[in-house]
Amino acid sequence: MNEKLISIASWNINSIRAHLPQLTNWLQQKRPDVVLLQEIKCLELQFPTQEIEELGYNLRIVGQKTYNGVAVLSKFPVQIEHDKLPGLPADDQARYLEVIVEAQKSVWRIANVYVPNGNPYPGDKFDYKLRWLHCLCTHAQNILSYEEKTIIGGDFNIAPQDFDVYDPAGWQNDALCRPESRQFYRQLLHLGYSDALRLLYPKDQIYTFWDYQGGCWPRNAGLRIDHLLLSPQAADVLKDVQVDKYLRADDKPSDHVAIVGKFGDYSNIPNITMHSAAH
DNA sequence: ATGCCGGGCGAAGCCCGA
Repeated sequence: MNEKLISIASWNINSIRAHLPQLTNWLQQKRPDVVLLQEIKCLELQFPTQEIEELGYNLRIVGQKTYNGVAVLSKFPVQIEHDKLPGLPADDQARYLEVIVEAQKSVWRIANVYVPNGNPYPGDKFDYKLRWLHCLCTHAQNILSYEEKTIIGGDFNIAPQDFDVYDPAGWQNDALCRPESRQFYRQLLHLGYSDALRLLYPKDQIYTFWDYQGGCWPRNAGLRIDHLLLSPQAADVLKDVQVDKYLRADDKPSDHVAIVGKFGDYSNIPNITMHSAAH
């Protein structure tokens, strides 16, 4: 049978105005149903709304001048649940946007996160990152109890394991690799979220970010810091994950590439035989 | 220890990112 899949992607675009051609080309080629963007680096009124809407997307934007900023593009009806991270009401940085997407057959809760970078370690920025992650874990636990198809996706600014880093020794005191940061990532997994990429590719070295500096891209000096975390109900219908590495070779690329998850309507487990005394 | 590269801002050079 040919099941229609829903595709849900995340991409740190590193300024939507600077990288709009790369984004629109990709949208036209891949036609993802839902896209989580981070680092749009603009106010809502500066967002290229018309160009995106013309491609068939509904838009929800949490903007900020110059820095940060997140947006959700959706081919399906979408409504905002939270435009700030619950627990951090005074946060003046645009880093969180949680929406409900009503797809044809299923409803999805999708949280778009741009976790603070946290460098340098130690320092105030690192402390802010840990506070932010603490609140994210608390909220992630709350929404898990809804037992919905939920995705927490975005730029986590955490490389979960040394294997996700081209030079672990050189990065061991970076905020992206510090044990304190990684502990919060594991906490999300322990709550019951699954790392979508690792569900399907448990042993492959796959990066999502290559710094512009130092020839990182040509020598494949990358990190895996962009993730899709899935509630059990979402993980159960995960069909495919792709990291669009080719994007990093474009002219004028973002320094991140997109990660795309594809989901079906039915569990991946074709048959569950229950032990029963009834026969 | 710092810069590398690249974007924003704004019109030079600094702040920020990862």
